[in-house]
Amino acid sequence: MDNNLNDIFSALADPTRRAVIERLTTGPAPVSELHLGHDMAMPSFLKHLGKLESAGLIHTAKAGRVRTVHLEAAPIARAVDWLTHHRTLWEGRLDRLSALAEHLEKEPKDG
Amino acid sequence: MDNNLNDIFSALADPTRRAVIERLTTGPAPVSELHLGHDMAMPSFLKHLGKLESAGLIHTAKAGRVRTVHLEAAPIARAVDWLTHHRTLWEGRLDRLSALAEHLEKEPKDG
DNA sequence: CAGATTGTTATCCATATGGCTAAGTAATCA
DNA sequence: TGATTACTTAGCCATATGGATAACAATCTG
Repeated sequence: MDNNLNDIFSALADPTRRAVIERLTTGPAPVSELHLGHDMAMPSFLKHLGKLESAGLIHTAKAGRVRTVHLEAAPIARAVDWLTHHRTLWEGRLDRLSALAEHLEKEPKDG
Repeated sequence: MDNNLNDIFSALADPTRRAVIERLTTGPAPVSELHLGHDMAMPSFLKHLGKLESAGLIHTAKAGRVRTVHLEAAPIARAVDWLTHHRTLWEGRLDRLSALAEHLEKEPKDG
């Protein structure tokens, strides 16, 4: 379960893969089209797609000789959830800290 | 700039490091306390802290022989920003798709 | 059918990652 | 001062990662 967060975050930890995701937000695309603009050989590029797929961030379907790649919405939500949950926690802390700071500033410093 | 997203996401792609972050949302802690409960040698654990620190997710300060570790709020916001931005984009797409699906369902199927 | 497209599989390689032990330094305590 | 505590540094090791080439397979297209 939680293990999946590993795959999701590590899938996102690469600019090639983030670029693929960005491209896919404009709609599904065949592998060869996604490959354009990425300066690497096709098999290398396919490994990236493989990671995105096994992290559940995309799914693919082959028709004829063309494989079309689609974005998957659900898993990113898990990453967002983790981040926002913890961000909330520690920004809460920071808020309390700055409240404390303000409080201290309002104290008569030493005059 | 954007390069930092690599470091942030890959720092988050490990359960030990996420656990450290979770712990730190309850407040700063010395290295040795953070180390408790992680079944690995101190030098291994320090590598994790090193990654968190070079990703900017934590900062540390040494007083005497104790190094205290603090959470850093800003960088996580960058990760959240990337995710929510793209989530919005593709959930938007999914919305349009389901709207289309609904629309098609309302059409007389084949007549 | 011949040839071009579009992947796919199999290997290989260099570097990064995540773990270890051993040994060293720098405070603090008895 | 000697021992203990709390890291720190320096290697070493196995596996994962991100890249490559070469060769194969399965569609289309003419």
